[in-house]
Amino acid sequence: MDFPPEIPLYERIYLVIRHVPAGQVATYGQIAGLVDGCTARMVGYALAALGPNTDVPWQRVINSQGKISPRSGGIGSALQRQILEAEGIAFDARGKVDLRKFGWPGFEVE
DNA sequence: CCTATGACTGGTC
DNA sequence: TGACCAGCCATAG
Repeated sequence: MDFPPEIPLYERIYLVIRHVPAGQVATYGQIAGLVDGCTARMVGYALAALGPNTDVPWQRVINSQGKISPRSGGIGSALQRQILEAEGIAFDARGKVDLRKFGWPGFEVE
């Protein structure tokens, strides 16, 4: 990914997440791998810094286990699941997403 | 400038 | 399968 150096790392992460199409989910590690000089934790922290009214599809970002990350606080994860289901994402009995089917293949262009 | 703090990950037990 | 531990680094105060 080649982003302008003037924009903060968080912004780059947000941009990548905005590139995730509806009906697909990406893992923190996946996002981190697309943003140069970014780690999975950075992605998590970046999302944690998001406000209530944002245009970033944060709900499409889940952990490597295909599960929704339990945020600090409580509710939100439930809402996240609802949004994903509304987009066509299927959850198994354990509440996990099949990354083999709904996993974001990533960017075609690097 | 320094400290505290987090939506994670991978490897062990 | 599930719990625990230690790296990881940008942002806010």
